[in-house]
Amino acid sequence: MHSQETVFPMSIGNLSAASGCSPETIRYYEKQGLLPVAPRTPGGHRMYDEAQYKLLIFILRARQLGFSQPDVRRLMQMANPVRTDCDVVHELASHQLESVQSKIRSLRRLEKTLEELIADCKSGIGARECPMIESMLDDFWPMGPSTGR
Amino acid sequence: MHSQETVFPMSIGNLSAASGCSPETIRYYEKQGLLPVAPRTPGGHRMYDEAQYKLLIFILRARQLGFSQPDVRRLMQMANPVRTDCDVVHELASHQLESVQSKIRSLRRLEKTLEELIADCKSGIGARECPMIESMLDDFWPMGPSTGR
DNA sequence: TCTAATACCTGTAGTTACTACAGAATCAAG
DNA sequence: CTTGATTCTGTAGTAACTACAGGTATTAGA
Repeated sequence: MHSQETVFPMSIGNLSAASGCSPETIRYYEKQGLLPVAPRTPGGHRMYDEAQYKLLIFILRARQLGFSQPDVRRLMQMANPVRTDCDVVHELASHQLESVQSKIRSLRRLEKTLEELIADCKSGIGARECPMIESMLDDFWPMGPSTGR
Repeated sequence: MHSQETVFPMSIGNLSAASGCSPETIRYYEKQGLLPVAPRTPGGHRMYDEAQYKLLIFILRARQLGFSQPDVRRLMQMANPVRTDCDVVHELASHQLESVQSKIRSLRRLEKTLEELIADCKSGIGARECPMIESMLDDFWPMGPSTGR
């Protein structure tokens, strides 16, 4: 009675189940132009095929990585080499790479800080002498107002 | 002539300059109850002393580590002289660390993909060789240059 | 001391990326 | 054909700010 979930074309509910993305968000993406306008049944219900499914997965992955909606639009353009010449792709990709690398750098700093704090904190002291709290209270972090993000 | 920036009590503008946080955000934090209601001058301007300054810095640092507003509230409660245990702080931070690390892993994969894409593109191959992009290259681009809306 | 130029006040509205309804229409199983 | 689950559109709410608008305080200079 089920196991029809991955049969195309599928309804928005099945696409939702298959992708893990809510129907509301799928409709929202269509309205924002991230997803193409879906074809409808005579009654007006949206129908999706595999291409839309793959595109949705791509969008979700990019969003999970912290790319903004405009970023995702740019990424999708790169994936469409048919109407984009190589130079533009190259430029977009380079720009994107830079932003990815800067994201990685800042996350690594964060990771290091969190690791240190967790390590210090682990020697379970129990009271408000928690080293992590103290480090946020005192100012021994080299990130004053001058070193803005 | 200036250099009075770090003299307490200070105005919201000076606190803003000293902390790197905008006046709007400071007022917002007060409204949200993250910062205590500031004492006012007879004319109604907010005045801040060192304790509020330090608290603000604490909040900003916690936010930079990715803690949500409710998280920050919890952290502040723990920083209170009453009684706290380090384990809760530890758990919050560990959770944060995990999510940061998983983001880094994904971004590294994307970085590699983008680097390859750029290299290929340079050698004239084009974006079609990118595995991630190829997976969605089927035919979800039915709308031509006229992106009707 | 008076007066401009700032700085600050409150309150509302906009932002991003969704999420959660409400009320009506459609679809699929029996 | 009926009934209950889905889907439809459109509006409003969320987090965590940011950006005004229109009005009052404060302060530095003449």
